[in-house]
Amino acid sequence: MATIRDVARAAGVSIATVSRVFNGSSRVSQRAEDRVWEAARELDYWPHGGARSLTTNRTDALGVLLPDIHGEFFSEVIRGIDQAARRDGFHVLISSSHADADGVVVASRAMHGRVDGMILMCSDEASAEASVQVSRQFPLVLLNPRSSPNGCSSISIANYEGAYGVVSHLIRLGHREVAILCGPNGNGDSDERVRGYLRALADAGIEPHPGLSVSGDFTESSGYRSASLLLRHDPRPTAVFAANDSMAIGLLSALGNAGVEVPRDMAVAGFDDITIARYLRPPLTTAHVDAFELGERAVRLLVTSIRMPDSGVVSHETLPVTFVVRQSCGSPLPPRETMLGIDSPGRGSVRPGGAAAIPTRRRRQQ
Amino acid sequence: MATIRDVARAAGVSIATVSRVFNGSSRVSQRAEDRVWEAARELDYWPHGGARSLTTNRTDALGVLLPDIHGEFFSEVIRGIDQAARRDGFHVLISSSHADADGVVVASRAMHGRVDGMILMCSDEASAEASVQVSRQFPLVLLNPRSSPNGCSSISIANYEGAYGVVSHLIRLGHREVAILCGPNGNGDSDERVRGYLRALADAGIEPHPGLSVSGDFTESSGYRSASLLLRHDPRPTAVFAANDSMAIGLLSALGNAGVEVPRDMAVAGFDDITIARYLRPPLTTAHVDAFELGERAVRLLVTSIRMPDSGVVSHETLPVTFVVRQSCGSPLPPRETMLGIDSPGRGSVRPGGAAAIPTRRRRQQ
DNA sequence: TTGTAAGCGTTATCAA
DNA sequence: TTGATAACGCTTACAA
Repeated sequence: MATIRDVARAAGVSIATVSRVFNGSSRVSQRAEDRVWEAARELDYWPHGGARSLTTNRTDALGVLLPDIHGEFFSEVIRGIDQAARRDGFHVLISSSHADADGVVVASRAMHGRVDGMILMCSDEASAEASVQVSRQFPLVLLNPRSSPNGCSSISIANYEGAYGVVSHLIRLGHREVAILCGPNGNGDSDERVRGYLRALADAGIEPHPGLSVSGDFTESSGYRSASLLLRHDPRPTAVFAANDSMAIGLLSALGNAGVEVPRDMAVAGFDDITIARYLRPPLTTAHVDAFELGERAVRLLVTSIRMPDSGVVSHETLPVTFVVRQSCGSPLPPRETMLGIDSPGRGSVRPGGAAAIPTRRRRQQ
Repeated sequence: MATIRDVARAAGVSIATVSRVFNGSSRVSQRAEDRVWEAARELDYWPHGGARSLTTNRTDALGVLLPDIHGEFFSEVIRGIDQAARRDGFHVLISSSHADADGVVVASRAMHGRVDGMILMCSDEASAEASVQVSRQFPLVLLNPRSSPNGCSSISIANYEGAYGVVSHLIRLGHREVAILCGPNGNGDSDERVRGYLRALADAGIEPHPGLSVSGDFTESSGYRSASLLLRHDPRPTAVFAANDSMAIGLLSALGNAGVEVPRDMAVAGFDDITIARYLRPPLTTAHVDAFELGERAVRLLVTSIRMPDSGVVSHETLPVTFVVRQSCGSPLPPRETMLGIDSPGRGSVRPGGAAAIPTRRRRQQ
């Protein structure tokens, strides 16, 4: 590939002029500019990003470190990150499947000099400390961190509030024996959703039954397997809150095979509102999480702290969750595709935990 | 952040020695090495990737350009790429949502000097020419290209063979009015699947009925919407081959709402075998595509052509597809989770263009 | 075994 | 408006 020197020679100007043309940094005579473009076109020249970043001290790239997650949520977060980054003129350097804190630190080191900042999604406790390390290297935004951290911005899902909303709904429908299908042990999202579940029970004066808390791992198959446990339990739960939609899907499948009809024999609710949730039979009542927006907002936070360094502003945002009533809980509502457009708050008025109030939004229906 | 000079000073050695220690490139006295590590640790030093790549002329990064695709397939391909890349010591620079050829060229230019090679997934015709451009910049691997290209390696899904297998199965079950739910217009995957469908019909002496070809766009909602068209058609199709699982899901949902029972009233088959396919009710018969492996193999091809440049070897691989019989087509088999383990070849021995021979499987009922 | 110094392809400073 | 030239942080001959 041609370098700036080749172009300068071909155009009969100095490399400084070529650089100016490509950066629009200062005035260049029309004649020189034309010749530079011409030469560049002919030589198929394009500035070498790596070399450029050495002098500018910017890489125009964002690093993204994700844990080993699958599926739609993952893909939507990345899409959100990618599109927002591109809009702001940044590349995205991605690295997933980081299980432990060590892996995170190693990966972040490897990105030194390649990115201007980093988005880190650490689902478990261990990585939290790693983030302290990382944040000394460059601006850092935590995605859905387990605990609110040290000197960096973060954005979290309103897990607690969402779960509280879903479970309260089940209770309002008359259910007392409400089971929960938990996510992986130690997973922050799962823990918060469990907390919301417990609080909703407590607020309704219902004693949580330990046997009604079944452990899963956010996969369909764990949801599938949980069915036998739930059905064997005495008293048999009349409703199940799955900590994510994937598990709810597995559960629905198993219940179907066992001849248990949903919602007649058992109500089922999920969390996330992945695309297919509305196409299940019955369509799944769940808490909608906008993964794309999660990624977008993380980028926005990061770009802000990159653009104004040592402004010292760290913000902790919460991505609200919207409650979506479909038919898997026996709600009286008719099925409708448009449901998702209706932003019924999954919390807000819902107590306690002091969630962000969702502005200008009425909810509807109970 | 500390630079190599800081470390050299602190350790009382030259920068060359520090470099040697970090690269293990040539012998360094134990004493010097210890002092370098010590100093590096103290200063929290790590080599600047960008600067390093300027001299080594390697970036240790792979670029990935994807079209605007969603969902699980997307995420699995990326996971496969990411993991394989990391295993080979490469970073992954990703950029998605590239609709047109221009976008591809621009994005690839922006990656100049940041990556050692690129994986390009171009679903439509337009991008094919762009790949010619790109391949002059650095080694290029095409992911699932529409047409076999010029000087670069590629890996494709056995779309034609998979579709042939699925549709042949439907025909063997006794169906004559087999509809197809197509993907987006001009999409290579879709076109190949349609071709397999048509060929299977032709081989069975069935005249394809234009009204039984419904256009969709690979989304659940397009599958959902297609139902009314299909049900209205006279004669009503007894089987539908959806060109991907997402559309099949939408279709199943709509059929359920319309009171059409699957497979009794209508057989439905999909393509891709996304995770939830087996958890649908009824579980979906489909062609399994290993998206993760697709990504992995693309990386392997790319790394090969990076490591041995001008070896001139370009290989065109095909990722086989395996046919998975579940219950949505009225197969006699009992449901089983293990189904996927049975690797029935998606092509190879199978005729012509090779439909999957389904070993040890009787059919029953149409 | 070590250090000096010449790049790598840019941008930025400073004179001209 | 231009062109030399000194960085940027590193690797790698080449010499010592």
